Amino acid sequence: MMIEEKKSLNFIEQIIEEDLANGLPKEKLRFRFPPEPNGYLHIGHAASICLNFGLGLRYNAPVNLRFDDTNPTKEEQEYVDAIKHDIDWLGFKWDKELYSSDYFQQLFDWTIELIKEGKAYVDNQSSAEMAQQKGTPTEPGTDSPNRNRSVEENLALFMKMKNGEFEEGSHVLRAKIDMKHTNMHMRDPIMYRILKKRHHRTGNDWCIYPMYDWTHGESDYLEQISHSICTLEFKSHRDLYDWYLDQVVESDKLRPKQREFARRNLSYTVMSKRKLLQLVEEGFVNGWDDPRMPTISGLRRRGYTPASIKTFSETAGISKRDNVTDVALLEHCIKDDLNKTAPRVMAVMNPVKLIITNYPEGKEEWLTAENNQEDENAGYREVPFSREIYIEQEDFREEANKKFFRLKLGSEVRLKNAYIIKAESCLKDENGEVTEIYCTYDDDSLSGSGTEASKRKVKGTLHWVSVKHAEKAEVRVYDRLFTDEAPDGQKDKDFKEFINPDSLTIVDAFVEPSLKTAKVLDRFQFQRLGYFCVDTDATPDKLVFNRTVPLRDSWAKMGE
RNA sequence: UGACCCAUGGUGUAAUGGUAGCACUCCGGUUUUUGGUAUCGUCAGUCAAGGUUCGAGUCCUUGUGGGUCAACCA
Repeated sequence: MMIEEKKSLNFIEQIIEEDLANGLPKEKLRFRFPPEPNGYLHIGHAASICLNFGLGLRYNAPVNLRFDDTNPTKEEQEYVDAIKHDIDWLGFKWDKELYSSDYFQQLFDWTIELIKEGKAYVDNQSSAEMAQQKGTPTEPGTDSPNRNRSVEENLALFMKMKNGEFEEGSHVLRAKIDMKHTNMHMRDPIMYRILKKRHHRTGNDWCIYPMYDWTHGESDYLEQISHSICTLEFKSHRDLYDWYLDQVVESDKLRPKQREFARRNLSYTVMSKRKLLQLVEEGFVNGWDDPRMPTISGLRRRGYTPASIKTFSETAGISKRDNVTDVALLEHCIKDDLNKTAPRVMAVMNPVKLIITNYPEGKEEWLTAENNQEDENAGYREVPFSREIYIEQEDFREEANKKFFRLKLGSEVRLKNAYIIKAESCLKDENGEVTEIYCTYDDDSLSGSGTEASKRKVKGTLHWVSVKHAEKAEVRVYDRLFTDEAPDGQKDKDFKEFINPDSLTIVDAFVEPSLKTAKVLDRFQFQRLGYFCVDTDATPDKLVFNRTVPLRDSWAKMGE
């Protein structure tokens, strides 16, 4: 029997369903993702991307990619390119690539009308004076002495602003709304400021640039976006969004609707562009795509898949309350994906040499190994075996209780894909560290050979790499970037105080030779260790792996 | 001494006046040539007090707690 489980709608979808039920034609549904090209996208943006593009898919509606580029002092083409790459990598297709700067002329024309209607005025006070008059959230503001200039004077001054006749910062254009409004954003907000900066798209065409509020809603309107979805910190901008829309909306056109949801926070990291930029600029990480960063590019380099990020966003859901999502959920999503898709290989990170004394010297065998038992199409590969192999130091103990079912003196263990061996003795250095382990093997116990010996139940199975055939590789092991769950949640402490000094450990490892041909961003499971991917620093001569995420380790959890 | 938003297990989310469910985490069992995976199970929740109602996580009131808002940023 099929159990039809209907997925519950999130509150945004509910709003849309309601609008549809109230007569909004389905064909009018249209969404947008509006990044400012002043930084890299992070996992929080992924929530918005997955939401907006997910709605597009769900309702078969177009989704525009619109760069909100009204501030030429911060925005750059580099960021535009990176953002496009990230969205594309996630697998989403935008309908049109657009820029708020495409609308500068229309915005200007509308502004002239507003001035003529007496709804906007030029103010030439200092920013300090204006801030003073603005009041506080608990106290009303007072009117600017320039609030009642004549239309003619405003028009003339605004044209001078536009023509570059005034210095930066000397004049602004303000909407004339209400200096006593309880919403600070309604206290005669600035519509235009003078910025004598070259814009990455419009060059030197303009020296006045519109502010976010006066741009965003009108851009939505011009694109006929039905639902303009943003994060909660814009909630109080909604009054202004609507006020501006009131000035331009024509009754036969769709009026966009702004709705807000809570930003997605992740435990043990920070999610503001400002703070991420700080980590980059102050050298706490090696760039926006450092694998420890919660950026899309960092996660990509770390080995995360688009599917895992989308599953994460979907599973975490959306709502309107503050949240700190456990990074364990993100890690679960990537492990779940990679478990099904990543080829298994063997690598030894902390090697100790093991010699099989009864295995003929000089002999080598190429043994068949299953690439992925979770994927029957993954096939098989050959791995070389010989008399001397590396195993992990922590897989051997001279003596141990019966909970330790790895290798110990006098007992047996299976070498993955190979033979059953028994530890006979070991050699130690002056510090008591084991330097060599001597074993014997059962030559009738080869994995998959079907012999009685091969079917023997042996509790432990170890991964290994043949010494003679081992490839060296640099492995970068990452831990969380911060030691606190919510590093920017502390009132009187800077988030940088919680930076984990051990977030990166570099290990020289030995890997099986099949990895020699691995390409950048190829993902693998190093058996019993975790998921790893080839870092962008790798070259044909030097293998470099990033540890994406370790495997669940219930042995370590026992704490013995 | 303002306005607005929010409050469900440790975490993230469902339940649209009618059995508080799902996922992650944690813990335990089974299986296993990865101490992985899979699988079974345990623990654990409606901020508080009133009110409306046959019935309230849901509606109302009042508290309490958290958040947002005063860039020529978005």
